[in-house]
Amino acid sequence: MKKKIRQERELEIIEGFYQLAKEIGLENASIAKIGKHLDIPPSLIMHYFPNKDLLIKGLIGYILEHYQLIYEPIIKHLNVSHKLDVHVLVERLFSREWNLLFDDGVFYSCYAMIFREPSIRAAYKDLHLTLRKTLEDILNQDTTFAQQDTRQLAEQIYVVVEGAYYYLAMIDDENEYGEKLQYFKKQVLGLLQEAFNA
Amino acid sequence: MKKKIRQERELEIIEGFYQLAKEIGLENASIAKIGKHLDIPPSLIMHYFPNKDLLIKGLIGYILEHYQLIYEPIIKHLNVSHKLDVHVLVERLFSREWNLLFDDGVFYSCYAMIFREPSIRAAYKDLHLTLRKTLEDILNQDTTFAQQDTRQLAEQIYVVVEGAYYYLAMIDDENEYGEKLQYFKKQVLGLLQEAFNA
DNA sequence: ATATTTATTGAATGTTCATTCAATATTAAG
DNA sequence: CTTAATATTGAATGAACATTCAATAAATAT
Repeated sequence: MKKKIRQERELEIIEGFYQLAKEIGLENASIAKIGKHLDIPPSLIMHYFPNKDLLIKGLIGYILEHYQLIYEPIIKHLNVSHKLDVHVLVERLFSREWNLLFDDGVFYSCYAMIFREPSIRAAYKDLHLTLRKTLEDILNQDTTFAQQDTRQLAEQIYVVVEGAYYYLAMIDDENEYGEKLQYFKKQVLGLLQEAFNA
Repeated sequence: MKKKIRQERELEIIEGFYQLAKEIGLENASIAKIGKHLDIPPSLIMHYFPNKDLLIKGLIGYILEHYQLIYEPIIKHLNVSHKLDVHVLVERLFSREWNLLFDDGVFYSCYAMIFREPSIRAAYKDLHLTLRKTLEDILNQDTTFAQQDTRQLAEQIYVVVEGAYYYLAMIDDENEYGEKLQYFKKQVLGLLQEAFNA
């Protein structure tokens, strides 16, 4: 049971790091500030994460895990039985409820690191492949879709979802936001119906 | 003609900043390092950009301007005359030639700032609106497309293009990259043909 | 109960950071 | 040619940075 304290402290530190990065930006979240935020000395952080790179890797692991944890079940629990309700699927893909639990700023700050850190790139890719695979499995449960190239379909759906989130993040106005969202939902619906009628 | 020196120096500094950020990452490109890279004292940088925020704003302006400068003409010079060659359009939207001139790492690092800087968010939005508008204008030149909702179509096309670039950045393997690219081209082609036959 | 390992503390390290300042060189204006 | 404005330099600032270390406290193993 020696691992317990270590495990808890590591998680506490990473969560504090994430929370602080959310507030002041990843680039401003120094070890000293994380320490102050958690009311522990910086040296204790370095005890568990011997250098900052490891701490950042830890944060990214945490973020990707949580991204998957809140995103996957939303589309996983569709209760498919031969026939899939495509409208429900689309609604869930674009449901923003989980966005309240997840900070896009930290996510994209970390994403920007994929360009100079192969291990981070691999971790991000892994997440995105998993999400696609989940959707593919769901489509395959419907007898009609199962006859199609569901892997390609899942890919095409997600590229719209991800492009949409990327773009929607720039929009402040609520009405405009809603309008664009409608566009993108219709677009995904189009992909699904096209495959359905093929 | 006193403005000349100032103009040139400011541009030189921002270009040096961009170049260095490309090499070592935006978060590591300090004023001292930019100075060393350009062989000028840090104080000269501060003479033209009184604080680092202004320097970053300058960099973002530079990036967005160049993004537009290399992206826009690629689709603008389609030579539309009533009939638009959709295949050429798709090829150009996904042509990676300009990507050699443009660093995605710096672009996304700056993008991540939209979440905590309204002025940066506005600048990014402005760029994306302009690109969409250009495409819309091109579609409108074709008599068939002009009867459709070209604004929505342009939006839907770009959301795929942007989602595709976001996703493709994670892929190292050349073959896999090419395969996915095919998917996304087909997807945009689908949108165009669907509108064409409506 | 003692020994050993791990957790935690707080002070100190040298380095790098953005920024300031006064001094000098260059340029443009009168 | 003189003056005023701008450009450039180099040295100096204190604050913040990641990291180290020795000392103490707590937990676990023998």
